Amino acid sequence: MPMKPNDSSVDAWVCLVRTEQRLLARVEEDMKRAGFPPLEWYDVLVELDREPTGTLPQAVVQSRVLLAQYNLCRLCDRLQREGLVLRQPSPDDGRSNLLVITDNGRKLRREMWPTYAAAIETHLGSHLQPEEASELARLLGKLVGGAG
Amino acid sequence: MPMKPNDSSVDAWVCLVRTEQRLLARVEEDMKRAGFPPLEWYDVLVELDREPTGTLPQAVVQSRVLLAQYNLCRLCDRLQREGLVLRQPSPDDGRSNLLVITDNGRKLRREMWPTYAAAIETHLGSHLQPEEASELARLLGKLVGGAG
DNA sequence: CCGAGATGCATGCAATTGCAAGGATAGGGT
DNA sequence: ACCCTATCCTTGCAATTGCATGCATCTCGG
Repeated sequence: MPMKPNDSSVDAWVCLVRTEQRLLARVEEDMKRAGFPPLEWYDVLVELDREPTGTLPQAVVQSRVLLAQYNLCRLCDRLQREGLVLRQPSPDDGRSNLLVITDNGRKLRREMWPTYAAAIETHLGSHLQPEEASELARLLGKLVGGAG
Repeated sequence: MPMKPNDSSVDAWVCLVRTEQRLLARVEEDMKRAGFPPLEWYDVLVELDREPTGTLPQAVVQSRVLLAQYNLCRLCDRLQREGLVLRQPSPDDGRSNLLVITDNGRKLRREMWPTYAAAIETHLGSHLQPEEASELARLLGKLVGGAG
């Protein structure tokens, strides 16, 4: 039944949302100041760049980057317009697009990483001991299970 | 096997962003399904409702809810249009607005809370022991200090 | 083969957000 | 008083997002 969450749950919730939003804003700001596009672009590019073939169906990327279907579709429009990815019809499934990262796409992802990594270190890493970071990751990992 | 000193930081970063976005989406979905407006509305209303006078300068609310100034401004437009808050010129400072929560605003906030609390419990509280939630809040709290 | 339903993607429209700019007031130094 | 700067709020415009819908294709059962 509608349970009354104990204070520690509500406290953790508030900290989680506030901290993530603050840190994300700071990291995004660092990226923007360095002249890079939003982190979503990185998220898509890195998924493709990780694949040996540089290719994934759009639906697979969508499931990994936590974007609504129509939002990924339009993000891919932008990436394609900038020459960072291509869309190819899938030979296996006539409904599906294959996203293919281009050389420029790989290059941009590679160039973004040092700035991104530095921002993570500045805004997160420098505040926690490695064991604390691991513990944080462990606790967060407990939250994303099944039906939640 | 950490390959770089900051591997645990990157891992924590990814978990932080992914978990927060997933959980926030789930909680927002519960709220929407119950017919309630977005959580931002709650955030503003609760700040005002907490005040004995039901009143705060717009700039103070802004600093608490982590919205860009122009976004809070337009959110207040919507709240005002729905009769949940009023805007009054500040007697102390000619530049400043005082936001005043209305009875309907208080009522909506009160009605939203049980659904919100249940969602927090479902999506966060039920996955953590109270001590784990406290530890999570503590670690997150370490991340929001000064200039970071 | 046919039809019903599911899946993958795209798009029109409305709402929201980001950005840049502007108007009004406040505060401090001279 | 005056200027200079900072703060508080608003707004026009462009970009992005949410939502509902549409279209083509696939899958499954008859």
